[in-house]
Amino acid sequence: MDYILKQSLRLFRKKSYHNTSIADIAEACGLLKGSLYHYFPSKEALMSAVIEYAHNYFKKEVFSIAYDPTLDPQKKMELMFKKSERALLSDGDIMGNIGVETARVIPEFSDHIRDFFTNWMKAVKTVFMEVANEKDAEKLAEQTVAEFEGAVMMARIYRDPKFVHNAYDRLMDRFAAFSIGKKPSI
Amino acid sequence: MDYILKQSLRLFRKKSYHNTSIADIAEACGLLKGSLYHYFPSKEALMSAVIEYAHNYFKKEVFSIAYDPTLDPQKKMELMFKKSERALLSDGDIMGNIGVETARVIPEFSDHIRDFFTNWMKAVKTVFMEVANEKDAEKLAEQTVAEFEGAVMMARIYRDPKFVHNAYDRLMDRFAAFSIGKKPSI
DNA sequence: CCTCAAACCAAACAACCGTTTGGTAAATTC
DNA sequence: GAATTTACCAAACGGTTGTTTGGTTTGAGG
Repeated sequence: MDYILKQSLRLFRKKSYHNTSIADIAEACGLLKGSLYHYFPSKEALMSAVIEYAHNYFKKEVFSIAYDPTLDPQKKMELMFKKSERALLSDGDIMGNIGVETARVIPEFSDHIRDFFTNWMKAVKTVFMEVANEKDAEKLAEQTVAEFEGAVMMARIYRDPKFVHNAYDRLMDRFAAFSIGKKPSI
Repeated sequence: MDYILKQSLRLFRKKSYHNTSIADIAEACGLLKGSLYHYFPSKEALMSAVIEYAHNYFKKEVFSIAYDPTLDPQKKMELMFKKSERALLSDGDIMGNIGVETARVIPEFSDHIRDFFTNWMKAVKTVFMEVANEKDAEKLAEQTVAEFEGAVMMARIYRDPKFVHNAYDRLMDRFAAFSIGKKPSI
């Protein structure tokens, strides 16, 4: 069950939703495709479970960093985006990729994925609020997540992680500037 | 022929590549699906033609603005991204969407799409070089395009164009700051 | 008017898709 | 140790996919 989710996640990330067949997933699990229906009633239900699985991973391993009282804000940003970088670059970004792929086709996915991004931006906003007012923090969180996701997309298209590395450097610089109180014009 | 490309572009943007069938496209053109093979030898060839079609549109209508000697740099940025915003928000962003969807599946698409983004960044870099040195201009162009594409993605997932509007405001502010010579820390 | 190529239709093609069925083997429960 | 549930297989299902075939309509040129 957990193994099926893990293999599905890997394949969906690499090959997108419509390009990953039930047979592909079953093969990766050492099963026949019919056997998967013992665990999940449909491909859509499996995908939903995979999205939730990935969402929970980020909640536990990434977003939680923002609410850790033992870390200073700079360290929080560093850890959050270092972890995100590793997770999103290795095989692909399910949330972003499946999000755009199925946006107008399977709306129930979009709801989960929107939740994911809302939680992500909320976490980043929380950290920014340690060095900025709420209004600025909200804008900065939106910018940071959008810029990071755009960089992940470019990295996938160019097959070059430098886009994400550069985005990471920029957002850390921006945060440092805000921490010192220089308050540059974004 | 041109009509087929236009309809294909519309459908591919809205429903992605794997979720748009030859029958869908044929129906949108008032044809039967077999008739499409009179114009294109395969679905992949059609998609390639559509990508080239969209690329040419951007070359003529957007990227060219960067090289217009009658415009000041601020106006160039404004026109380029206003036009991009309109094009990418209306029905979807083929380059970005098909780029991530088929990156590891149909590599020949990626080549065209990489070309598109390279030309886009080159155009933006050209404008930035009117107010910054080459090294900075290149970095800023990469950031601007990545941030804009990320915002388009968020707008699609949230079905809310505000993400792109905000990204537009930010990138215009950043450019204005560089024009004056304030040179904020990104 | 005839010719001939381009434009298009109607029907079929094999391959694949997600899903269902009916059964067997293994594990768990009582 | 029998009963019952869980795990899985093997095979088929109807539907859709991209593509092919062979024929018909259309329209312009000689």
